[in-house]
Amino acid sequence: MAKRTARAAPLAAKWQKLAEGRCAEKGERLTPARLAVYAEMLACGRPLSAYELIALLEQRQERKIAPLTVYRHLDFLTRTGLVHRLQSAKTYFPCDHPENAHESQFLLCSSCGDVDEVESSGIERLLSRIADERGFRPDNAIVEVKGLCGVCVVGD
Amino acid sequence: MAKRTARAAPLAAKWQKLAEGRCAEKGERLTPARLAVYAEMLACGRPLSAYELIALLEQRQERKIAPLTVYRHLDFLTRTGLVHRLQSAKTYFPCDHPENAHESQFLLCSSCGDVDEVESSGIERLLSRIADERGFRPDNAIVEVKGLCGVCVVGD
DNA sequence: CCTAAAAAGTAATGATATAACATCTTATAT
DNA sequence: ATATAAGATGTTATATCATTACTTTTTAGG
Repeated sequence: MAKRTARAAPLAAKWQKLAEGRCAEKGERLTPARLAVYAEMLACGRPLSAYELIALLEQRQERKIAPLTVYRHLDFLTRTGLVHRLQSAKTYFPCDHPENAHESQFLLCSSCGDVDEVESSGIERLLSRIADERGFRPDNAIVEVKGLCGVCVVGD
Repeated sequence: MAKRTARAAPLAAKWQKLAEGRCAEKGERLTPARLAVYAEMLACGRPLSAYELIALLEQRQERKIAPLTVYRHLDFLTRTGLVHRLQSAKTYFPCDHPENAHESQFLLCSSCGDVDEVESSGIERLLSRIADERGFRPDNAIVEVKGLCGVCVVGD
């Protein structure tokens, strides 16, 4: 009996390579299940809650998926920097800046939901300095600015 | 029959005045129930989850309190800037800088749970500039840096 | 192959937050 | 004083987000 291949969203070679690279760097395993979740998030193109993602995957794969499964995949994806968690919205979003691992800042449009991922070394430096002045050793920083994106500002 | 006064945590005049002032500014009402929640948070002195706060209030007042009640009070307290929400920990913490309404940044110790509330105009300016360059109109910003505080760094 | 470690599956539960609707309180205008 | 409208609170139920405990499967490396 032929083994049934689970359906997955199409995944551009670019992202596949990126995922492989990151896993190699960090000594993580890139499994089909992990890749399928990543592909689904990329295919969707907007921030997804864990449960929205479950629904999409269930539809795609025509089977039930437990929350824990997806949370584990999301943990993997954020660990490797392939996906970011948007704290204020409790959603998850693929990293826009595949070139290098980095700390990101986000401009989040409260009208259209657009996510603009910014990489400002200035912010990073300034935060480092502030921490340093207080004897604080920073590990990672969450920076999320809510407001109106350029498009929505015009119509306002 | 004498009206039973609900017990509340003691509240220094300083905080009482602050709460009154903020409410006057914003056209909000400072009710005993709201003040009691604020007092409880100040008395505790550490970040509290909504449900921890419920437990403390129930103990203090010797009655059941519905989650929604506390969430509404927390909404009021954050609206008026008396309390901040720490997104990464899903906890709530009274504002340390009563002097003026402001945007805050937080240094959060992942070892001892210490919260250092920072007010950096530099960060605010830089975030504004970054937003501006992208035609983004910022409303409010979440900045939370996780790491080790000065005390915990030493013992590390 | 064999085995140890990592990953994935399964079921239940815990933790956080809000919806919908009824009632009470307060500020203000009459 | 009292009518009224807005805001605040109470009550019950439920939605949403995330993890614990335990089992089975897969994979890397000897």
